[in-house]
Amino acid sequence: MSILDQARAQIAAIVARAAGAVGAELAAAEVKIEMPKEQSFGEFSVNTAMQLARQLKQNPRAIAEDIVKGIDTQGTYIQAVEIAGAGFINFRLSHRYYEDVVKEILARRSEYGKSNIGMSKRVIIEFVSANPTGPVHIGNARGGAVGDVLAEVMAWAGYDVYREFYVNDAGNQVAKFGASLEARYLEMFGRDFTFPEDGYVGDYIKDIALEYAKEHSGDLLEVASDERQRTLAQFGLALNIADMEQALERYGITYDNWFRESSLYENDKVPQAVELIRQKGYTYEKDGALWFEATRLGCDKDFVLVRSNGTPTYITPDIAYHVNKLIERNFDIAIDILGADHHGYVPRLSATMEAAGVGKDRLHIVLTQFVRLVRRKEVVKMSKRKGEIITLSDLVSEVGKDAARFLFNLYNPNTHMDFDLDLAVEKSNDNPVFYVQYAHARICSIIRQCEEERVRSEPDMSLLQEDAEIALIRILARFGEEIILAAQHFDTSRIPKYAVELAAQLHTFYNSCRVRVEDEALMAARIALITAVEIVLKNALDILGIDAPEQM
RNA sequence: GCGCCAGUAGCUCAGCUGGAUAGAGCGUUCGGCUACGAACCGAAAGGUCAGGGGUUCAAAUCCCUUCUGGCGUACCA
Repeated sequence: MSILDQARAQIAAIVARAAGAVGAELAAAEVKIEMPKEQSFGEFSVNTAMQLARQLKQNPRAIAEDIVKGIDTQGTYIQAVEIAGAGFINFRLSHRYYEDVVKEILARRSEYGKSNIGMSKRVIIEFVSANPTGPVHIGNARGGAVGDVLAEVMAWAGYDVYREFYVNDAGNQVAKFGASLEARYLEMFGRDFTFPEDGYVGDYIKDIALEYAKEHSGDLLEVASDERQRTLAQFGLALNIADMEQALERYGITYDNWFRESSLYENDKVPQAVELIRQKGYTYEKDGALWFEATRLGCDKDFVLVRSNGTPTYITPDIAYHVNKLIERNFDIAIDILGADHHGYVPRLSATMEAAGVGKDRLHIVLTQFVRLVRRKEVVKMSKRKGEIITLSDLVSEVGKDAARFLFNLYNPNTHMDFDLDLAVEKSNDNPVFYVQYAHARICSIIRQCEEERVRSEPDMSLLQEDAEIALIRILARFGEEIILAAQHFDTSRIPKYAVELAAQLHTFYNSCRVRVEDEALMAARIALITAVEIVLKNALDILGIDAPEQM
């Protein structure tokens, strides 16, 4: 249990006991403990008196006074209890609390911030899953950054995490891909060709056709169109998937598994999934098609699983895939990171899983809203139709993985965001990425110089009495809490925000307290403090998959 | 039409499981390097929390409603 958790548990127990003494029923777990941002309100705060006001039919302040009278702080971190505002009870902690926090960080180092609220539950997180008919484009970049960091956050919170990329290598798009390749291939050899109406237009299609011709010359010119398309499509998929893998790796993402949609078909998993849903009694036939009775599970309309011509609709392989994840492979929790354009799809997929007998809390879908790229104050226009796309590789080349990963995670996934390409490369205080990395480098630089001074004293944390020092420790103490909240809310943005807050307080501290001072004991204590900051910044940056430079 | 998401400072965004004076960065104005990294810090100005109702000790936060923007709403994927 972390020092912060210990303090909180002490307060919960004490308040519950004191509340019982004034005639209220209150379990320790029901005591809602807040951490006020205002330092003068103390370390923790409790609104119990207000909550009990109605039940006890008394003025909150009067209740608060009674509770405070009954509080016994023996053997706890609590130093003072005060009543404030409308009836808040504020707890001020003894300095020993801050000392213990710093000691805890120095002892746990790269483990500091880890917890086990996940209880080693197995989580599969699927993200990016870009269409393999083309390169990973900028639209997938946000989902990639969010998914990878969420996976790391969950791991820190004690979940057993598995990262997966779902490869849509079957179905209509692949057929279209093959047809587009065929056209470019024939064109290259001067044969007659017709470009498919809504085929893929980008230059990369020509490149793939050319690549094939280089390796196999014209061996497909005389075969049936059917086979030609299939061969080219498979060739292209292999190239594209290898490219995607490489681009994602440059972005700091590696997967435990690349799961092929085609494997579902090869193993008959799609009809099996349909059969499962049918057996559960959630289907009916109409107009020759097999329908899913989604309205019974709260959706606004039913939808088709198998068309009247016998082919599955787009959602059916996805059902099979999720059955595979949650039933066959039996992951406790599946998380999908999807673009917001899929939001209409979420209740449907959830309904099918419910029908399949999967508990509601086992599938979580995180939607990432669209990103507008901004360059020189102008929105960068992209047209998929014309093949004008910005790829993930372009982005990483232009701004680097650190800036991209940090900025995509800085905002809540569920808000629209502008990504300013100019800002991302700026090495200034406008740029939060450099701001945080600079703080880390600054600490490393100070520590390097202090090492030459050969401080012999054991650090005595009781010397850390300045406001700027206490403020710093207060933030450090919260790190594990931030990770837990991020995991519980599937909200990775807490981590970069926290990192910025910690970096800012470090800079404030730097400007008001010197580390290299005459007083050797004080110097030792301050070195210990900034070392703790360095550890936590490094841990936060590690979660984000971003370098923590020792100098810049 | 119905549904989902968003609307908070000039700009980009926090805060949203109700709590104390609505925050941060940028931009603007002023100030701070002969001291450990000025890629930094301090201060000031800047708000009808889109509008209107409601719920209660307390609403940016919950409910209803209107407006604005984005996206869904296929036997397309």
